[in-house]
Amino acid sequence: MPRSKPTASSGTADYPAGRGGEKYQRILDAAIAVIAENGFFQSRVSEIAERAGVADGTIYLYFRNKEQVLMAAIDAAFGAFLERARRELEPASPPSEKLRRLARLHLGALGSNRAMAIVFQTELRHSAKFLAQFSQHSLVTYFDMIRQVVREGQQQGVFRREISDKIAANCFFGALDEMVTSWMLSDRDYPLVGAADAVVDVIVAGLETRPANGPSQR
Amino acid sequence: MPRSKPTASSGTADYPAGRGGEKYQRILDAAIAVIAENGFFQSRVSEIAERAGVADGTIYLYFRNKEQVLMAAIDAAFGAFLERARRELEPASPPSEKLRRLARLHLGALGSNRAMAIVFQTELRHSAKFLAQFSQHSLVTYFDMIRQVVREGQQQGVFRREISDKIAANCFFGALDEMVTSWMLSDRDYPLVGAADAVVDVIVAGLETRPANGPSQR
Amino acid sequence: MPRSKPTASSGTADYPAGRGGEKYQRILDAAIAVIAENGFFQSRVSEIAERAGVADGTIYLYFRNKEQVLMAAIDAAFGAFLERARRELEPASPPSEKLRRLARLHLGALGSNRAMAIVFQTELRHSAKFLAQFSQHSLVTYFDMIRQVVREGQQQGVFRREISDKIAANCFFGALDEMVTSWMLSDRDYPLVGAADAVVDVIVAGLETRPANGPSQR
Amino acid sequence: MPRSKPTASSGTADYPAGRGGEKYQRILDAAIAVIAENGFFQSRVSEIAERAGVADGTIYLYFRNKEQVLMAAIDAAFGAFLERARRELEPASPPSEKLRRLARLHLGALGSNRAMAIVFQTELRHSAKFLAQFSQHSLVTYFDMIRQVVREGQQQGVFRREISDKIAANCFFGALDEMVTSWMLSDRDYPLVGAADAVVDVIVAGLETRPANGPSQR
DNA sequence: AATGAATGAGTCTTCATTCAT
DNA sequence: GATGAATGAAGACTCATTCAT
Repeated sequence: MPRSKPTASSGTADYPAGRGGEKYQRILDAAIAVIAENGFFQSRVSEIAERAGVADGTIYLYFRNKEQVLMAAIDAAFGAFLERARRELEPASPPSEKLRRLARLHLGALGSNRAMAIVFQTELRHSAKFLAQFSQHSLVTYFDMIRQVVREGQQQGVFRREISDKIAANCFFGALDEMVTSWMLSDRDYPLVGAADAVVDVIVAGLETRPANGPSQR
Repeated sequence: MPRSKPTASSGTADYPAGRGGEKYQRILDAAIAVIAENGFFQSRVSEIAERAGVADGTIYLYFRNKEQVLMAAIDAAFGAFLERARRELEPASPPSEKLRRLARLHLGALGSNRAMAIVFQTELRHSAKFLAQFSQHSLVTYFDMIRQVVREGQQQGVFRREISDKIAANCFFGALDEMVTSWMLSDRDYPLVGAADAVVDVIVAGLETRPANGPSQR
Repeated sequence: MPRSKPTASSGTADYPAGRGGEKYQRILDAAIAVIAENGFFQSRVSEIAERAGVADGTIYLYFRNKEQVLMAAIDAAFGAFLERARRELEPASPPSEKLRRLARLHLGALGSNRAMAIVFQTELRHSAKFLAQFSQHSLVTYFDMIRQVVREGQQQGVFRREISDKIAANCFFGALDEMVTSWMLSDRDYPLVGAADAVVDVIVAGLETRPANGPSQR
Repeated sequence: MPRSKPTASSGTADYPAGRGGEKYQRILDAAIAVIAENGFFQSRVSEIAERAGVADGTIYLYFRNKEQVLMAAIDAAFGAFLERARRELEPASPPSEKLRRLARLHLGALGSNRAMAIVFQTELRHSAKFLAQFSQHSLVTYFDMIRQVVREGQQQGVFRREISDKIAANCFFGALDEMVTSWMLSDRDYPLVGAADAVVDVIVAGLETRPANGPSQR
């Protein structure tokens, strides 16, 4: 979910240093890295500047203040993720397949970028609570995508209609989310994306209509 | 999930103010409230002191530093929650019933104490990442409780054996967790515990063995 | 025009350093000295703190911010001056005599305290213009005192009635003011108060009614 | 008292914007305006540049640093004023008449240009104290002009000889100065020059020899 | 000559922590 | 034990000045 513009050079962090104007993006990338390391409120502007290879004051040519830097960084990262998710869903396919694609994307994207994972699992929701109307839009958008898939499944008769789409989406997202969190907190570095199918297996089974069996009888 | 020891006085916040003694607990309670309002790193020692009705310096008679106050507060709150969870599981009952009890406890406890919910959803995991191995123990303990129930179900043949107990626990916990998060971020104050059964319905259905139907066929 | 409360010790700058609570006054005095040396906007909080013998942070226990320190310092100094002026005028005496007392006070007070003179001549009016509604009250009060004396003289028939009391007060104050300014800018340190009578001589002569002679014929 | 060289264009602020050449003067004019608005030390180079319609860096092609810009601006303005004053005094006329001309020029010039008035009343003397010997020359020159008129009057027997010409000049200048200051600080926009005669009336009456009456008897 | 993006030194202000009372 | 005045280290932000273009 890194820089969307694959402009100059390439790699992951070898900015040409020369003129160009990609400083804005360099700062955002640096901010993500610093936030992942220290947390939103513990991040120092001077550290972001240093890691971005610019002077402290330069930050303020691109952002109004520290908060704006951090929020822009998280927003940009999440926006890129959202964009990919949207593309994943484009092709017509069965709802359960769509959920599988989302799950793989979710775990794949975060599982391949630990810094981003840390930011999403800890700072994103933290921010959602403590920074005025932060990123609410993106989060809600992602949720709505999931709910939409659930409703499709219900309309097609493959998902149980008595389950609220909101709760279903919470279960799906929550399960993936927890996978990421435990991976993030783990010392081991197992391939997170490998768990996507297993999670989808559980949640989809929980949502599907069952020919003979009714839902879990109480 | 406030003070577990119904010691002196009672109510919710009417500390005798005069005598000394339960100052320790007063500080912990104040810390939870302040953290919920401002977040861990945005919380001021002086605000905690003021809300606890003690002088700033007094805090340092009970805790080494700010971090210790906050961690002790979160630990105490989580410990009380764990204790209740342990009691819930005592009676022998079917695994799916145990999960239902846990779900109701989880959503009931946090749904009745917004400050605590905020702290758990935002600061606990934030802390888990940023404060040296904070609370790992309690979180792991909670998780192990859930995994144990899953394994029981698998041994009894009611839960599918091909699902990793760890992933199953993640799905269960993650689903509940997400319910709390979306409730916490919501402006509306609907009864959170009311969603417990629906969540359990989805997850348990996802875990259960099915007579005819295999797991979600790809 | 220094500290009004001749409490502890005495002298001019030997604060007991021990406990007491006179830090507020120490800071005000230090502020006047620093302003006189550097000007209002060039004054550094850290320099004021150092000269007052307190830590930087201590300043903020007594004042909201730097601007408040500086304004309080100027206000306090001018207020003390005003108080003295008010006492000077108490005894009933001829208007010309009152003006002479004011002139001597004005030149005497500032002529004996160069730092204060600098602050009054440069920062006071500077502030009057650039700091919202700063000290307007004190300045206006001083002016009104002078105008009142002029009106008394006019009512008693010793000062010409065709001269606006406002213009007369401006002439009187302006003349004194200019004496202070040129003294302040001068390298020599002549006794400023020595010029009081000469100034009064010119201004009073300009205000007085003349038996034979009319006013300066055009 | 703005641009002395009636070079290109004319008006008050219609610089061709396009061609280069009179940038120096544009910067000086902008500086006066900005200083009047913010005060010397509160003025930003970037604001002067913007108002002059040049880039920030361009300022440094014409001036060594910010201080030089501001001092040059004040000097130029004051120099233009001095030049006019000198011309006013050229024609042979009675000393009291010369003083009247100076008074009208002084109040007329500043009364017609509030920005200039602000700069003169607040920044000029401020600068005199805080900027190394700034503008001393011009101020002294103006003063000497006044003193010279006073001495002429004394030699001609119309002004009292027992009054020091320096004190007399201070009274005259101080009275005018105060008129300007109170006008500048006033919210109302009365015609300042209208007070010239009244002021001269008082001061000249104070200086003149009186046939019968001695000077104000003590 | 002119530009304006970039720099980084300089300051105010906050707040965890101490310690004399 | 309790207090809270005092401390001073740390960090966000500004803005005069430079220099590659």
